[in-house]
Amino acid sequence: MSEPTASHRLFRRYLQEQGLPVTRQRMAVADVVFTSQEHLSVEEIEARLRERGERIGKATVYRTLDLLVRSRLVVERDFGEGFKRYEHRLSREPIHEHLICVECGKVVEFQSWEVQEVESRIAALYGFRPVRHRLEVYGLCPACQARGAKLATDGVTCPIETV
Amino acid sequence: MSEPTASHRLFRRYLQEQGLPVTRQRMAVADVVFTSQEHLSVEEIEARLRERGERIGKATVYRTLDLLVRSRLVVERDFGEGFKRYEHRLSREPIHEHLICVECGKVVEFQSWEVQEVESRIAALYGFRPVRHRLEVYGLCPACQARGAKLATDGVTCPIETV
DNA sequence: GTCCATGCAAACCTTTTGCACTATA
DNA sequence: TATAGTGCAAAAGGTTTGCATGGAC
Repeated sequence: MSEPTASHRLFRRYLQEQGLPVTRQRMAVADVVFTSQEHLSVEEIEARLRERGERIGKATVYRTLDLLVRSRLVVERDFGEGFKRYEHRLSREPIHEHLICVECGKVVEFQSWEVQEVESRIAALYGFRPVRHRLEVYGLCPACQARGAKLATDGVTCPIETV
Repeated sequence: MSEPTASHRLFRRYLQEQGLPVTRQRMAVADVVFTSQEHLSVEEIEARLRERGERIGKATVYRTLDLLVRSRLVVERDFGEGFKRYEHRLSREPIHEHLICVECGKVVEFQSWEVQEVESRIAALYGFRPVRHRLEVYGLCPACQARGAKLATDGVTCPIETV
């Protein structure tokens, strides 16, 4: 385990506030998430724990991630891959969107002031009280374009025709 | 099966163009999706097939939905519920976003010109070639607000402190 | 008659749960 | 020492696949 980060200490405090035990496993999982700048899957988290010589059951990883999400120190992401990814929230912009390469899966974060406006406008229009949003732009990253990656186009010949 | 819609005919044509058999099951699944204005889950599609007296295996439903998505007549949606939803594309705005109630699951569609601009701006900035995007705003719908629905708040006392 | 689709069940994958055992506070 | 966490394996939930049978063309 590396030297404690601010997030590390905050998570310990969260556990204490909630009257929950601070265990080696919990702090190890938290540390993996906090020391990564990526959007980690559970599989990736387990791999990093193994690299560190930590032998932690899958169930404990899931249970700890649940605590991290509850503490709001970590955000759960779903890019439609069939599994979730986890991203820590501290020392990065609190609200950001994702640009995702459909070919290689590379993820770039960006900020958009416009989206905040859309959220407010639409929420007011329909009487919703907005809680959060997600904006994802999918496309081909520069590297995949350079590699000549192509996108499957296989639809009906003219989907907009009136028939 | 109701009277053939334009989408119905387009799907038949798609199958023929691809040299695939036009079967009763495929057309029944397509019809359920095309005659609904909702975002249907596989479970809901199966229920509607049962109501119509169609007895179609789950695997066939999935395989047909795959064809419908490939044909681009139907779009697959993932609202993070743990399963997919399917929405037909014709006779509605081609590009729209979703406003989703976190309490009751109600979905409202809306359009945003701003998002198109964000997509272009960000794609150009990072050299991506944009393919598609998704914007979802989550919140409490008017009905759930009126019912006094509350949102869980359980995070660390001050996640932004420097420690 | 040739392919391909269908239906059923088993397999798959991610995530959750039950339970005996262990560790925290 | 009491309470809660851990690990393992089984279960759960959605989706996919293998294979013998049946239907489309």
